Amino acid sequence: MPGVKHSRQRDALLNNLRLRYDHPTAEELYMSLKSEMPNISLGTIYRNLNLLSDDGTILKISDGGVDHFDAHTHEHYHMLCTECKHVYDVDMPVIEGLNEQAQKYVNGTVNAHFLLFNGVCENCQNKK
Amino acid sequence: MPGVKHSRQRDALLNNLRLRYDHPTAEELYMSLKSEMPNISLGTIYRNLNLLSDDGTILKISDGGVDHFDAHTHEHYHMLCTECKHVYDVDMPVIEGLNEQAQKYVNGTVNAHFLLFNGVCENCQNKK
DNA sequence: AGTAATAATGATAATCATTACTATTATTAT
DNA sequence: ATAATAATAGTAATGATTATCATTATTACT
Repeated sequence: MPGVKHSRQRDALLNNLRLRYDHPTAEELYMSLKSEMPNISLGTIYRNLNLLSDDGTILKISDGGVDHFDAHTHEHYHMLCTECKHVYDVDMPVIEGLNEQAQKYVNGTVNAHFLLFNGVCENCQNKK
Repeated sequence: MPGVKHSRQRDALLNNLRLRYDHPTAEELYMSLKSEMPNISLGTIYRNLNLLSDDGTILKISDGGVDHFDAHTHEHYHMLCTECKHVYDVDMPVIEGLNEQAQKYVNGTVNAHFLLFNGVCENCQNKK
């Protein structure tokens, strides 16, 4: 790829993200990577998260608060706990043909869809 | 309602939002309201948008960029144009029983879902 | 109606996630 | 090796949103 160079930092970021299932924020990834790379910069995290999510290597989850990231890019859905703001996977079957269905109701082109459930997670329920 | 008082500003905000279908941002509502209420403050807009969306009177649409608002609270979906960042209604039938379906795959309680399509709107397509 | 209680406002400062800038360092091509 | 240039660390800037606080508006009570 012309104009793109390897970097240890980007490799470490992607590796770290691929090993986890907790949809971390940029800040959380920064904390985690600092143990193996004490000099890594938060700007580097953001720059690479944007690179990787722009080319589809990872997923950016936006729910109105802080962005979360996911390296598991098979199509799947998420739930945001409105109490603790954690993001969970919802491993239900994907809805087939949904983009095509929406296409009928839209002037323009539908390319993707994002389905986010809101709720309260088990942990937060037990706290009451 | 104890602890809540009427305000001309909140009425004007809700009125304004109910008359439009363009999913304005806080800033856009501010601009629009300033013509009838030149002294209204941006903080007042935000404070009331939060009040109204917290109690379900209006809808907050978060797509990772600036928040958009919608006073038409019947359940429906949206499309974000990834070029111009405008939000459009997608008036397709709502997916019945989706929360209940997701519930089976989640520890905790599912309360709602938000479905956001991404695409390119007619306007932006014609610009190429 | 008049007054007390208090919620809401306008103006402005503060916060916080994210992006931009810049001199230096690391990676790749020649 | 060396030159070219992409990426980094560190830090400053941005921009949306929230907090603060003295003043004003709304409601409750006599």
